[in-house]
Amino acid sequence: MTDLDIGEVARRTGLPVSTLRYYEEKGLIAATGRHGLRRQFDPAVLERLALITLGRTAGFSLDEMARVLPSAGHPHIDRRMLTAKAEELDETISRLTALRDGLHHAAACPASTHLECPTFQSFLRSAASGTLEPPPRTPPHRPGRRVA
Amino acid sequence: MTDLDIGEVARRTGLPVSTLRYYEEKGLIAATGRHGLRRQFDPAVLERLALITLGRTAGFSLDEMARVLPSAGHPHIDRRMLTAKAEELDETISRLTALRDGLHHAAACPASTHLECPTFQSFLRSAASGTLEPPPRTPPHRPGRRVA
DNA sequence: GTGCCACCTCAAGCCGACTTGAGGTCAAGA
DNA sequence: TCTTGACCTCAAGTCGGCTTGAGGTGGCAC
Repeated sequence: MTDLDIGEVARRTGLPVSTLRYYEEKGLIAATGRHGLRRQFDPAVLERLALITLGRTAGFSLDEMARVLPSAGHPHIDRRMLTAKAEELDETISRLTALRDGLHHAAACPASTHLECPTFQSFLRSAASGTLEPPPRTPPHRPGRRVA
Repeated sequence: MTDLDIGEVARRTGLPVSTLRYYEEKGLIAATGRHGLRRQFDPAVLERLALITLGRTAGFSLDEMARVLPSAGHPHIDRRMLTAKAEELDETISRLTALRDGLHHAAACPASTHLECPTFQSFLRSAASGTLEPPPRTPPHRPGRRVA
């Protein structure tokens, strides 16, 4: 009932219509049908899109989101996957926290160059050794983000 | 002072030589000179590369790193920039923390679908409203990461 | 009934961060 | 001297996540 035009979905989510079509193409969302040529969306798509945006926020790829989200063949969100994702996030968070502390230290550190500061050096070493590994995933790209 | 061949730098940092050349092209690192055709690097480049890797870890772009790193014209790391970056990181961290908590909740939540769970819903709303905005930057891409 | 404009499709382009490949150079060891 | 292989350059390709543009369609207000 009262399905939404793609334009309306765009307005309500802040996502460009091009993105919505792209998501549909990738199977992340589905139209309930067409009205003439026009895609019609169930309002529930709004939550789904919020969820997708949320996942992107965390650095999950669209493919990953597609795997996690409920779909026709797979009607519930897989809790184990969620837990796994949460744990991934935990790791990311601690990496970033360490880094932030390193930055704060560097900003406050009295050594004339940071390379002379032992704290910073040990920090660098851990970075170099891969203890702080770069995050694996490809995050959001937002060139012409128009959030209205 | 026993300058290093690019291959040696690669071995010691774990970065592919192609990446090192790319970084040089972008002005992130500089060779002290050439031995024949071959670039020679001051061992100090190793710390610099660790620093770059570190920054990438945090999601900073190469351009940003170039701005933050000491260079010929700008010999010290700008502490204010570091502080600013640390604050950016703080924001990212709290976004991710909120998200992680949301995920944990969703995994544990007894509601049959997450859309019925009020906690999750309010969470979604905040995501949708942009309170949890996607991180602005383009993070690492590591297709054939060969850490030896 | 007709005009508008929101929608449509499909192909191509863009960005960042690299990698890959073809074809060339040259320092050093045998 | 000759060979080897590590280096070199430059152009093009890749990947994810979209955007852009050209050219087309059709529901609805007038």
